Amino acid sequence: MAQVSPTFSPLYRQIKDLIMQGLASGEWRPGEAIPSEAELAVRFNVSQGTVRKAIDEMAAENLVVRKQGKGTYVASHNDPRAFFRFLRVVPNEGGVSVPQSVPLECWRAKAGQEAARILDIAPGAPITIVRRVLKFNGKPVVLDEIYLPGEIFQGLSLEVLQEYQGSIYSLFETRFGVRMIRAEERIRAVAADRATAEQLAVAEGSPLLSVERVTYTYGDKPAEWRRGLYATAEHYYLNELN
Amino acid sequence: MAQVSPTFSPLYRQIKDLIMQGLASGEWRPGEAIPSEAELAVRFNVSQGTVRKAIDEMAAENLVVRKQGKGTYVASHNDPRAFFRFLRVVPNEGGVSVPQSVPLECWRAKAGQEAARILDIAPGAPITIVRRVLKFNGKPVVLDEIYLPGEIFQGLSLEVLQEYQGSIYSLFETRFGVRMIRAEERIRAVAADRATAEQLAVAEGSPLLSVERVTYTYGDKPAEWRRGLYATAEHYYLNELN
DNA sequence: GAGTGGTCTAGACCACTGC
DNA sequence: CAGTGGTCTAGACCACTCG
Repeated sequence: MAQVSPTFSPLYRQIKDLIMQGLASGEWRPGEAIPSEAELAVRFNVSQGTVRKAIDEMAAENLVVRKQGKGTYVASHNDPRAFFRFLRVVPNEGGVSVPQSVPLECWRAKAGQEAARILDIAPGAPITIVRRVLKFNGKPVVLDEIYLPGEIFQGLSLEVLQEYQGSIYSLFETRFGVRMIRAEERIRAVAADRATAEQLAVAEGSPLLSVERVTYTYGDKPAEWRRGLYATAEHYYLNELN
Repeated sequence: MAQVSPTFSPLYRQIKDLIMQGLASGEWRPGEAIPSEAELAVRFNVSQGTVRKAIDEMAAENLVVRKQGKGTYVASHNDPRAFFRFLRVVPNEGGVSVPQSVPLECWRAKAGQEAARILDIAPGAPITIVRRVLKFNGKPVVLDEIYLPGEIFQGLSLEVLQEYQGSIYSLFETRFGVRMIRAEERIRAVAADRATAEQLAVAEGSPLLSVERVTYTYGDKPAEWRRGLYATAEHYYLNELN
């Protein structure tokens, strides 16, 4: 019997890939509805059940949001419910509070070996670096340093960051067409250096969380590298394990 | 039009609950196969597709593992693949290595206010406390203090812990019939006190991760509360965000 | 070959949304 | 009411495992 192709994948997964292409190419943009299941079934010449299974997977991966009676929408970081998708900071007491992002600096540089490797760009390629503070109820809790591939984030500046209302990923999505879909965080404990201690209003040498994040967009392409330093006296990092 | 019952749930979810009861009651034990989809369909008098959807959800929640051509098995912490389900520590360099658990102490006490609240037992109820170190390649990396409801973990002792080959959750499952299915971790950065510094072979005052974990068994019943202190010089805590 | 999970289809009906 | 996603069914066939 002939061996099936090693790259075989079931029909619903091929359909999924086709829909993903539509997302990646911008055919359907964040916040917009994709065509109905019935319509996609006709377009791809498969049964609605197969389209449904494809979309099921995408919904499970937060690529898409279903709304009964309305349609299926491309997930967006503009959606307030997406705000805490990648932000796991919670105050010790008092419920969820939405932090305020305060941009400090934004400048351009050339990628070093490490940044180039992580962002999958050439060493020496332009990158944009952002420093900002996250404040909860006016108190600084997180100090972020964010490395971005300069080519993609051309027009990014301190002014743009200051003007924009909403999360950084919302900005990236709206202004630069880059939608973040997945991230990996590497967490360590470190001692605050003097400059950081000042920004976070803690004593020099205080223990801080160091949260290194690599964020990926469509096609598993890394599009952001950031390091956050978290003051965890009145907040903590919440992780749910399933 | 009459409003549907507020507790309405679709058929496949009711089937899921029935299967969950079977798991919780021990009708099918960890590592064993549950009946085939066809058999369950007959038993519950629904179509195989409905059973399938119920099991789909359970597989997504890691309650159950499907094996094509063989059957569907109750997930078990004995399975080596489950070892890192709740353990997110990774060495900076060199691939995955399986740590060794070194039990230090095990004693009984009465639950204080906090332990009682978290474990959902009466204040003053018996609890069992375990202290142990996790070593990677012989080096201590994690110091754990584990609080357990004493009633459930009657025969737990330092000897039992020392003898047992395998993870602690594997022990809980095998010897005490308690299967952990979900956990929440609250992570902070703290400074090492003298005793901890000694155990982890770091300097006093070194920054450590404090990882507080509440672990739940069937019915969302808390069955473990632990605090781990992680030395993160040569290891880090890895979290994947989706 | 028998038994299992995995895929795919076609069709019926339900629940929700918005006009 | 039309259009959408959500549920449920019945049946066919495929892929994998094991005796």
